[in-house]
Amino acid sequence: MSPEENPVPPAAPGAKKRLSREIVLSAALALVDSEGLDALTMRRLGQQLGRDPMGLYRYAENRAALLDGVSELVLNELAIFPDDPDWQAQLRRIAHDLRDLALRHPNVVPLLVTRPLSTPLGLRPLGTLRPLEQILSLLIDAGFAPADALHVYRAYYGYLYGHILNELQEFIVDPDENEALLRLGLHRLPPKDFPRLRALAPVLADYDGMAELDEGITILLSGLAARLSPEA
Amino acid sequence: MSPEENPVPPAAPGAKKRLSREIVLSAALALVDSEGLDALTMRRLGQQLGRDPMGLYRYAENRAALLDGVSELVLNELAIFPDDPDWQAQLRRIAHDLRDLALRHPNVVPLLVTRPLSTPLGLRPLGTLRPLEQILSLLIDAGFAPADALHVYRAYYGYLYGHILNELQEFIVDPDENEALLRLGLHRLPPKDFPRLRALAPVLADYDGMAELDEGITILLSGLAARLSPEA
DNA sequence: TAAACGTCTCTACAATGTAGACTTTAGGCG
DNA sequence: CGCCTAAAGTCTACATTGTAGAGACGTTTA
Repeated sequence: MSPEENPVPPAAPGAKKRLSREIVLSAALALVDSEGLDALTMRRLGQQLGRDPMGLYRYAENRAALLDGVSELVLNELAIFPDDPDWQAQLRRIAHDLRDLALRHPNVVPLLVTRPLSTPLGLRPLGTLRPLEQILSLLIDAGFAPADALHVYRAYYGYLYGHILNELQEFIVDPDENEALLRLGLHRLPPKDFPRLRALAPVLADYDGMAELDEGITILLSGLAARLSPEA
Repeated sequence: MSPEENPVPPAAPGAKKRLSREIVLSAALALVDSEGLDALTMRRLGQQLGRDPMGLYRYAENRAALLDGVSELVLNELAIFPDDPDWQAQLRRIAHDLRDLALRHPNVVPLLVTRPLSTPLGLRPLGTLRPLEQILSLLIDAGFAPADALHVYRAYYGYLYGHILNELQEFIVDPDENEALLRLGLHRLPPKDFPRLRALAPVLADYDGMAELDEGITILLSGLAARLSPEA
């Protein structure tokens, strides 16, 4: 999360191979992962690749498209098996995988969450829509009516994204200093106005995101199953 | 959502009153609401207020702080009554209120969701933390153990934010053209790869966000209540 | 070899955030 | 009333950004 760690080595200056969309996007992702979203400028990325910044426009129309490409790249790391007969297990696994993904690429999460807000559903990068399609498939194959599948998907994905945001928001850089840092921050809060929050400092400090996610998913899935049960 | 509607009138040129943080932030919010996040530049905001852009730095350290201020301003529109004895009803009402807020200020949602990711919990603008504190208070007063209250809060707020993101992502500008636009977008998708999604076009077109939210909340709250019941 | 095309580079420009010095205004004290 | 100080507002200047447009280069085809 700290935006200036592990600067990426500026280029393999000898190996000036032909560029490709893959290469450009991978470099962009590496840059974002290691130095944060703001570090992803055209010039900087060009420099990483040992190329003139202008060349990048051959592989992404503009900076926004580049960001979309990075989102897509990350989402492609997510494997979904739409043929699993146990839909609940599958959704639970996906949830954990997506959480891992988010923890692995925390700087990309704002993109995942924000970019779709400026692009109507039908015009998003295809890679971005694949999880939706596949989960629908999973649910429909499991016996849900298509419209119900959509409802399940929405509740599920909504909660999932929400959880990830929550968890990243409470994420603190150095896990050893967790509690200290946290207390430090909380100490700033006026005790009169924030007694509950301050009292919870220790609990906040050892947040088990995985367990929390799992519980929420359990509640949601069983609730959803009870309400809109697949006919299977 | 369309970023260039309703341009704000450039200033009341006669009435050059003394500025204040409130005034600046309100103008910023108005700008964001009417023309989108990108329109909020220092120069533009200065122009709206009939002042030199540099003057704004008296009221916000830098652009990021300005964005935080806008978030805070919006969240202040949310009323929470931590003394309501019926915690479930209260949480349900808050959920609907927050959803309304998001629909009223869609361009601010990315801020609400994104800014906290770059600020450790203890250092956020106080207005931003108030909902957390108050909901904790509500739950603890209702009989939850503090640690359980935190869990409930996390599941609840997680789902709530997730839902809002979902809903805004499916939001289409002109409600009359909803279906047409949507189909248009979806038509672009290769039928082989996205059969489910394409088939669901009509269902996607009449999304009832309020009902969907309410259902999800019901499931979550009753699930949570069953698992971690207040001793009351 | 010549032509044609896709790839990459160079130069240039308008827009942005913001530092630092200056000017103006408002209010308190003689 | 007249000054003085601090706050509020303004001006100028600069580094950094995205990206347009013209050209150079290299590789493949005729």
